[in-house]
Amino acid sequence: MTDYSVILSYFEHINNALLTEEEEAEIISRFRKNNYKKKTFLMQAGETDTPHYYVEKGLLRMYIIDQNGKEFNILFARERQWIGDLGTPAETPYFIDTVEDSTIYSITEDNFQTLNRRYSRLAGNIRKSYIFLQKRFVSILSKTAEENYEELVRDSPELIHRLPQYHISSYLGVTPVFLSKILTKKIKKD
Amino acid sequence: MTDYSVILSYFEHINNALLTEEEEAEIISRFRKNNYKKKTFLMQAGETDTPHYYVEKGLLRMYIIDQNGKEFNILFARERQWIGDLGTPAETPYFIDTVEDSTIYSITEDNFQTLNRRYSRLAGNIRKSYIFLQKRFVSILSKTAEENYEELVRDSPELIHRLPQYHISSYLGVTPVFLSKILTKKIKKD
DNA sequence: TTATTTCATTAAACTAGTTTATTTTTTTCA
DNA sequence: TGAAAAAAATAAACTAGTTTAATGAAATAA
Repeated sequence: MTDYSVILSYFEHINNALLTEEEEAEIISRFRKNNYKKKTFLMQAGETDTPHYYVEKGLLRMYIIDQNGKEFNILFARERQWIGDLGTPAETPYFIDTVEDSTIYSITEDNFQTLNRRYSRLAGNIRKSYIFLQKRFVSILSKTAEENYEELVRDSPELIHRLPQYHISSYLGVTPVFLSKILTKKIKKD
Repeated sequence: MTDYSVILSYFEHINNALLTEEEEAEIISRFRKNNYKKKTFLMQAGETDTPHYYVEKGLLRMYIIDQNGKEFNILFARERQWIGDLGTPAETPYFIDTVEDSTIYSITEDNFQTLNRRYSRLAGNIRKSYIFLQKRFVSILSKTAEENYEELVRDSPELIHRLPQYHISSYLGVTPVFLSKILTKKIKKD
């Protein structure tokens, strides 16, 4: 039998109280849980009615592919984080795939809205996402790639170790070649 | 007596129904309405517990000032649009001021949350803001300044006429000098 | 274990965008 | 209206970041 304890403890957390058995059953019924191998697609540009994802274990990335075929990483999600296209159910321009072997809960927009009515603090995570993205946007706009790399090391050191370098460069908005330059320069400094 | 019809009609819109007299009275009691001259500060970095703003008339901009004293425009708000730091009540890193003479409704975070419980579609605007910011982020990351300028002309032609050129360049993440180059190049093309 | 593929480094030529300074045009306001 | 201030244009030297290509190092799989 599938173990839903991780998602249930998330809802207990936002509910600020223990859940009844019925509440637990309802939550479980609205989520699906799956295991994915590394580099598996969960979502692809062009799909409609895409779900929201919550990570129990592993690491996901959301990205676009531009006119020239170049990938840009928008967002990563690790343990206990949400990811998905908030534009759902409209056609999505984003891809999501696994960077590591992962255990993922998914929930449709309809089910998400239903739970949102009962657990209103669920919407707080959208506001938090907005604040996070705005910070990131300001950084990319106003700082050099080197400063942005240092900020990432400071704020999310574990990501640095779990991601290949070319995913980090794409997240910072520069080429792998340029990130490599930054890194060798930093090593020489020390 | 102050005319609150614009904010009331916004709530009627998200409520999908006419408002009772009591509902109208409650909404009015939670907002303040003010007129501001061009180039007036509404909000400054360092302030806490900053309000949300809704524009009846005029044009606002939200921006940061970086370590080097350079301004970066994050967002504009024109008629019938919201603007504010969603990180409130925490200390804000942003400035908001008027670009034109403006008529503005403001509401505290507490009052916003209260109305949010009764008018749950109010939160939908945060989600919309997120989607808008994400699109903008992707554009800045993956496109050239020239492409971003053309996108702005296409999506918000009226902004081009209401904003001085140096505010547009700051919104696109480039210097006024470079935007000027882009524009003269475009004129020569035609 | 070795062969193959994927990833990171280095180098060199290039380009998008910056900086600083000067001039011209437009706006403001007394 | 005319003087002063603010905004836009132009030019030239510069720099952050790209592109392409070649080489070396790790990871993966057979």
